[in-house]
Amino acid sequence: MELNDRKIKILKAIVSSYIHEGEAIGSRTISKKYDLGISSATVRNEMSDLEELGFLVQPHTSAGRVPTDKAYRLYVDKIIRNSSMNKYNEQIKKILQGEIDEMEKFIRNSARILSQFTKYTSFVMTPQLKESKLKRIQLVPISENKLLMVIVTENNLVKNVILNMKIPVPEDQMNRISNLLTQKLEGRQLKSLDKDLYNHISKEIYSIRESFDDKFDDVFMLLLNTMKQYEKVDVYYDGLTNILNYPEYSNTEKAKELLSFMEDKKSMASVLMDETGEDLAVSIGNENKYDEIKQCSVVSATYKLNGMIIGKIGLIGPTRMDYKNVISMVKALSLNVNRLIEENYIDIARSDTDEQKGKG
Amino acid sequence: MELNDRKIKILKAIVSSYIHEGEAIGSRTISKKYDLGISSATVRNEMSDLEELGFLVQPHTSAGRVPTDKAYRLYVDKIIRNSSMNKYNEQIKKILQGEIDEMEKFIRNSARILSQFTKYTSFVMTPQLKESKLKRIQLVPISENKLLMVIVTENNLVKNVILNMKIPVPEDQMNRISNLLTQKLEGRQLKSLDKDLYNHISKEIYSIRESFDDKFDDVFMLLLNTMKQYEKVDVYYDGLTNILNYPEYSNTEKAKELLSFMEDKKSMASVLMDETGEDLAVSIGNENKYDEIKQCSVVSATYKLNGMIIGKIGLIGPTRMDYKNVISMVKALSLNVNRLIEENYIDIARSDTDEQKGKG
DNA sequence: CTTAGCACTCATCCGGGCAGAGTGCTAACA
DNA sequence: TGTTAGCACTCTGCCCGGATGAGTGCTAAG
Repeated sequence: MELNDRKIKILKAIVSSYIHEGEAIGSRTISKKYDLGISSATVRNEMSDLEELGFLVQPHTSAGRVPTDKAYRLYVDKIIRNSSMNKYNEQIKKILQGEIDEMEKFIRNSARILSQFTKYTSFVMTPQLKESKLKRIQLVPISENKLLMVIVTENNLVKNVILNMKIPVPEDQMNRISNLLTQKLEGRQLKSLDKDLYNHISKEIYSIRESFDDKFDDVFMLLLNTMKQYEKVDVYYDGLTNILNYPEYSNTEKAKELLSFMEDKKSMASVLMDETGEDLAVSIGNENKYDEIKQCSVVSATYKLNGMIIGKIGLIGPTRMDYKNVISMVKALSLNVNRLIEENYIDIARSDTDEQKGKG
Repeated sequence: MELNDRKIKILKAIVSSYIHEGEAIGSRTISKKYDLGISSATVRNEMSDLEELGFLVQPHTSAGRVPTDKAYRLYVDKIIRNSSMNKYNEQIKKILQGEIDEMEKFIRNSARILSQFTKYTSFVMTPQLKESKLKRIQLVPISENKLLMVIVTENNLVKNVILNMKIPVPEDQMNRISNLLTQKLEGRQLKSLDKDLYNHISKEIYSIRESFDDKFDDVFMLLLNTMKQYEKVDVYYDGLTNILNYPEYSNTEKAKELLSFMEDKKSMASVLMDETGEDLAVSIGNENKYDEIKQCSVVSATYKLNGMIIGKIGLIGPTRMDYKNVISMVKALSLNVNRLIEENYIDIARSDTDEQKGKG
């Protein structure tokens, strides 16, 4: 049995109807509402075929039919191929302006826009620092026994940590240590900062060691500890309660299951990390690896800095989500977010070759 | 009619029962389960009185009775007076060890403990920076056109922001500006950094202006903008889905109402800000100012740094929450959190008078 | 003042019957 | 051979009424 043109048309009608109504749909409704020029009986036969092909299921004998994940997949693949995001592009452009000072806030703001526009739950997986390269380390004095270590990555993402020193570090020494660390570690990925590297570098500077005391070691060790922390990615949500609007989650048990899953950010992060690095990924129902979200679809886009993926942003909702709308929206948003990141977080004059730029 | 001893005993029994069972309780149950040595009929009379006094209500004629907010208030006041937190103190002490490097993470971890122990939803209102005094500003070069401004408060809380400069700032000038800003602004509350102050200081340094160019103005303006941002407090939750375990929220509508309210962090922050500065505050049902949480109770504790309240941490749940347990728990946690903050975030040698300390 | 007894009130549960939506099958039609 | 009308059948959801049971208020006796 082949999936001929008429079958696809009918399937599309069913999916579209189910997405918007949320109720199993029968042959009569299809033949009436969507004028395909065929009677309900014919639709009935086709639907029976579509069921056999695995695109539809019946909740029970006398209910209509409901699309399966396989049907959504077909539907989505068709959409992605020829979806436009023009519809939202201008609006989003306007809204996103301003408030880009702090990367994390900017991204979370973007997530808010997503959830407000779509009425689904949006998420953000925040920058995965460990892949980034280190650009600069600066120690800043705070008080006699405390100093602040500021870690700047090549992408101008910043992290800082307060170090409690057993022995006070004079300010001039602090600068020397900052410079030495920067010099030795610049360009290295954060994840490469491990014990091995420590030993390596320690040896290397052994010769000039007399000019430093053991504080260098202390600071270095603390740096390593800090890096360990940042291996953990974090996930944020907006519009968490939106899912409660959908009848799929009118049952508190179901709602709790999903919400709990999302609250466990490790699982959610692992879902997002598993995806291929596509700019736009759609994962439907059973395609998800965790049971808790096998009745959900996840639409996610990457955001990048210097061509490197540093995080993901997207939406999660019932499998019967409004893919058309959601995909346009996520596309438009991620495009604009990426543009703004490029504009605001990349060094204008980074290499020697484009020195002429940005001097105005 | 007076609230005599027996009435209080009965009321206590009812509250306690209702807290644990979640169901309206009748006179017969009271007289059987809690041996007060009186018959159900007597209890019935007393309960009738208690209803008249406003401590109990009947959901409907033939249901038992349910405590009112007034009853909980009485119950809580009695508990707070003589509650011990020894029960949890040791456990919490152990769990909290380690992971205090970064204040925010530490506090959020503490919230996680709260929600996991109590099965209610915990929250954290993060540091309100604007009341803090500024200690140091340090500019760190990142690239030709970008520099990082690190703002350190007297309490060693750190914020940083990347500044996009139109014109590159040489490194030596950066230090001069840092020092000048630090010198001029040290000891001032962040919230005092406004236009007026800007004008004032600008004039003040007019005389020595020739040694700086207009970059000082730029940096100062950006500092002001940054400060505006940090006036917004933020709220985090853990165990959000815990509330779905309680029959009060088995109705999705109810659940959504509360969850939405909490997701709107502004409202929640305003709830917490409104409270008096008590170390431990309990706000029951109607005592809350927003309708959405008039069926909830909020138990919150402050956390302090140098004697100044910098945030709140606590629990939110249905009015029939297990106050005894919750209050002990929050008390124990906040005590330990405060202790650890003191130990880790206060300068050991801050004033000249205790120079002898912390030199080991 | 306390208690036993009794009538009364509601909410909840359960089973039956009814209506409605939808299907599958069959037979007729183009 | 594909399409359509008609019909019997199935199954869910809803409404209804009776039974059940928990709990109260009132009264009268101890």
